[in-house]
Amino acid sequence: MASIKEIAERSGFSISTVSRTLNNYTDVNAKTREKIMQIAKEMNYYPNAVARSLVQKKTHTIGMFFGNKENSALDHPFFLDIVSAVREEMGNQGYDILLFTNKTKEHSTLTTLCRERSVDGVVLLLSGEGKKRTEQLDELQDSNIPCVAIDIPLVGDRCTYVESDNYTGAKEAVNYLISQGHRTIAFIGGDEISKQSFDRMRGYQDALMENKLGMDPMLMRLGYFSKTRAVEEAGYLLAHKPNITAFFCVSDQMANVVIEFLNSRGMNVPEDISVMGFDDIKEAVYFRPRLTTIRQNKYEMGTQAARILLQTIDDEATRPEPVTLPCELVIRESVAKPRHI
Amino acid sequence: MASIKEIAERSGFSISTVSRTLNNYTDVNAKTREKIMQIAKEMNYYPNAVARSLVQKKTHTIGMFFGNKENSALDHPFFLDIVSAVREEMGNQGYDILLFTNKTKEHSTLTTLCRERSVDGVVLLLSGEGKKRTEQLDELQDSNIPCVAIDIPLVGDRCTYVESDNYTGAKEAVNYLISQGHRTIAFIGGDEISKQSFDRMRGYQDALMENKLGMDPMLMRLGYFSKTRAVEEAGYLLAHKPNITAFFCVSDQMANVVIEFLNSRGMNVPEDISVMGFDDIKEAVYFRPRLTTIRQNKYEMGTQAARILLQTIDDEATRPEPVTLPCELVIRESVAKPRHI
DNA sequence: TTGTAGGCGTTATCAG
DNA sequence: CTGATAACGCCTACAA
Repeated sequence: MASIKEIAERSGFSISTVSRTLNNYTDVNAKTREKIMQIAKEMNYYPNAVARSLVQKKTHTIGMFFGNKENSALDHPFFLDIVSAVREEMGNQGYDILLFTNKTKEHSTLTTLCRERSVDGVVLLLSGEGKKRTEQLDELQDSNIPCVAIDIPLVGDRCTYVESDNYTGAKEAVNYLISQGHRTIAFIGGDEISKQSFDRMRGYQDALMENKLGMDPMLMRLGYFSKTRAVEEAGYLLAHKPNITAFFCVSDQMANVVIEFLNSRGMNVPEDISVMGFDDIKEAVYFRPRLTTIRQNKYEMGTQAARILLQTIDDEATRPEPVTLPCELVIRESVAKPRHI
Repeated sequence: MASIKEIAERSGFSISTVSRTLNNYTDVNAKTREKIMQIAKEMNYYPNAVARSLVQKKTHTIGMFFGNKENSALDHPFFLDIVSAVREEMGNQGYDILLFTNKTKEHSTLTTLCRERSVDGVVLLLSGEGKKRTEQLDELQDSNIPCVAIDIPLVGDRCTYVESDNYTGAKEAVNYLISQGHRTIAFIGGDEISKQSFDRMRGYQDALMENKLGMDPMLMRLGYFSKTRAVEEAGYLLAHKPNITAFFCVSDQMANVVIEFLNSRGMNVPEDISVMGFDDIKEAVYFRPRLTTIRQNKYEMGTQAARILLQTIDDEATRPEPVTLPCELVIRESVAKPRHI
């Protein structure tokens, strides 16, 4: 409750002198400072961030968007590390994080939401559905709001993104399968809109081509990062291509249900058939068999995103550049040499 | 950039009329309204939440505390559902969530942080270390800031908490073990400061007493919800009480490492020895063997916490009451009848 | 070194 | 129905 004004009255000094003191300006008499500080402490003063933000046009807050409801990024294990990293980095630099959750304003645009709340910057953690709001993303990209997206290729004067090297990662996965002797490798991809889905598919295709294995469209299906879809597609693939020896699923969660599905069909992984995932989420170690997969460096993605955002906020001039982080092959138990070798 | 003032100038009406219009007051001439709305749209007007908050003393923001660094609640699977639920509930009621992460102000007290940011209420998600800041918790509890804590017994005029019925849950766990024929049941508890640790320990003890099995202090150790500690204690227990047939660990994470530890000692779970957990975190289904445990209804805890907080914010009068939610026994594979039966 | 005055964008009170 | 005018709490020239 104690305001700068009350301290001024109590101390006998003016509001501005009190303000200067509290903000550690140097041009304040030592004794004056002492007295004011003393009184401030007595009155248990704390600055009102809202008032300060209003005049300074700086909130020391960065906004964060997740998908809404069903598809909340918060519920996806992949985003956890990212949030954690962003939080750490932002915290160190004196920022708090505002989670945009107000459903009352669902008709509002991302940009408007940011402006209303006057956040200093924003990080986008949108999954599936969220990425479809392309007009909104365009608007944000063209606004001057500092922004870093995860896995969404936004590019603007103050806007960029962080991603994994999905292409190389996928390629590595397939190369590994090939190195183990697999020749008929099924692909359960993501969707047709997200860049990461596209890149992983290209990686799969190019690996096959470079190994002169040819590319059979009948081996490729889209799973939309959905567990039920993934199972359906696995069934479809198996029905049409019974000689498949390995599945490359573009997410660990899909890989997991595919393994369960195969088991239910009486096939053992990896003895009868191999399965590879992508992401390396925490649970992957617990899957049975433990999942061989491609690790995305999630924490690093978050750290980078935060740093770039901070940099963009601090410096009007520099235009942020996209960052692509390397993936890593994690060999565990779900891939083995195919039977006939 | 467009402010209410600019709209006033452009439209020829006064600031107050514009404000009333924008806020859907009824006492505005239809034509006036139309014109103003038109211009507002043209100028792409959006209200400045900061300015509004300043005058209304209401930010439509609720604060959220997590532990700091190493012990961040964000990193603990248990809290995820809670956050998710709080987010859902708060969003529906028009609130955004502010994650307190600013490390620059680590010397500040919880209460001060809330006041500075003028959050309308706060939910506490503190783990281990965080709970030790008792003076701060007392201060918050005695402040008039609407507050709901998870698993921390705060009680004040505008402050309360939500927890699971840990006592009954633990009792149920032990009763189940007993029903399976176990007589020498080791206990790996939490810490000596948290209520939930205490309650679970009491549940364990009472279940033994009520079954007239007696209570051997040598069977009880504290694991502090730490993986390494849990393993150490399991080793200690086994060394001193080789006839143990079951371990009851008060968290799934501890149960998991205990299982791994037992395996490394050449003991199979549950054939040679049984293990029970507590929490039912997502990963528990993936443990091998799949973990038998006590489920906390995490999502419901979050929902309740949010509702109570909202209620407390809206109504100065009602004093919030603590809520204790029932647990649920989840039988999977990690418990079997002991060998000698 | 200190004080005065204006303003940040809104809401709210009170005349007219 | 509309318009001054005064807050909200703080910062920041500019003056003194």
